[in-house]
Amino acid sequence: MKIGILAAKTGFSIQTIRFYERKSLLAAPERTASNYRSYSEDALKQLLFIKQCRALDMTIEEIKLVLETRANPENSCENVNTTIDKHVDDIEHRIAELKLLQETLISIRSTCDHDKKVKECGVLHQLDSIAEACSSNTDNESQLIC
Amino acid sequence: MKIGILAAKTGFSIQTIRFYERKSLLAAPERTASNYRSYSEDALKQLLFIKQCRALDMTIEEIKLVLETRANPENSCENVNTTIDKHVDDIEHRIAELKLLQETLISIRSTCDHDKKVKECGVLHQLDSIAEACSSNTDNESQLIC
DNA sequence: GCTTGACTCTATACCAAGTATAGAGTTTAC
DNA sequence: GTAAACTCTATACTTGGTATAGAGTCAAGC
Ligand SMILES: [Zn+2]
Ligand SMILES: [Zn+2]
Ligand SMILES: [Zn+2]
Ligand SMILES: [Zn+2]
Repeated sequence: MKIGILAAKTGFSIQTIRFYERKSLLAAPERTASNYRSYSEDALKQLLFIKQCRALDMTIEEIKLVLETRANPENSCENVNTTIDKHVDDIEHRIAELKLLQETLISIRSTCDHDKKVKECGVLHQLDSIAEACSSNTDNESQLIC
Repeated sequence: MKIGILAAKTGFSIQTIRFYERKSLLAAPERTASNYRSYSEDALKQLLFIKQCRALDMTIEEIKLVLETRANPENSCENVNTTIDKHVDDIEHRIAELKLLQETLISIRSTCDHDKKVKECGVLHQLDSIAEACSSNTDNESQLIC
């Protein structure tokens, strides 16, 4: 199977498939006499597996770990579970962060209605004054929104 | 004020401040006779404003838009509001995505307990079979988890 | 046999939002 | 006068790809 077919079957772009090869996520395939990549059915299956993992927002390193473990059917799947657990944690963490941001943003946004001038804009005043308050805290290097 | 002081006062690294200058987020400051950057109080205030925006996860382009509007006190703040609204939307969108992923992940994770072999691992089977089911859908190029 | 179009190859540069060097010059303290 | 601390520019690296350029290959039609 040439790379274009594989791309069509997986939905990855040709460049992405070559990129995964460079990143050692996909083994370098056989080559034809004219140096074209020639893929097996296994490569297709592996790419679909990778696609599924990417759809779950796993990083390439996370996927690599899982693939390494998966390679031998006799391995313990402990590493897989650990990776997934950590990833669930990653996402939970990010959701919590974003929710906090969202609250702050909406609260700031509520201080301005419509078509005011910059000097009267509540949003801009908020952004300024939070920053100022934080800076006078002398406890800088913190993340602000203090 | 030299760049090191500004970095200490804002919590940005020196490289980040120079990076913002390259990105036109911060105007190029005066230089001393020995070519050192020399910053005004205004630059400090602007950087704190930027820090606040970054803490809200706004992109550099979003911040640039806001700064441009903010530059003239007589401008209408409409653009600011539009930018914030769009950004609130950005975050809402991302939260929704992550929540969905989280559900799927937890459901997949629940199919394996502890220390099984790879060939019996529910998690790996799930990842495989979802991919397979999707691939036989011939409706590829979709995001899987179908 | 030859051209045209579709395909593939490598290498390189680009995106966000920084971080991390190297190698040179400058200022400050003792 | 020397050493430490600071700053300068330029360049490379990160993640997960995307987008070229320029060259080679393959199949179809005439
Ligand atoms: Zn993760
Ligand atoms: Zn406003
Ligand atoms: Zn945004
Ligand atoms: Zn398992």
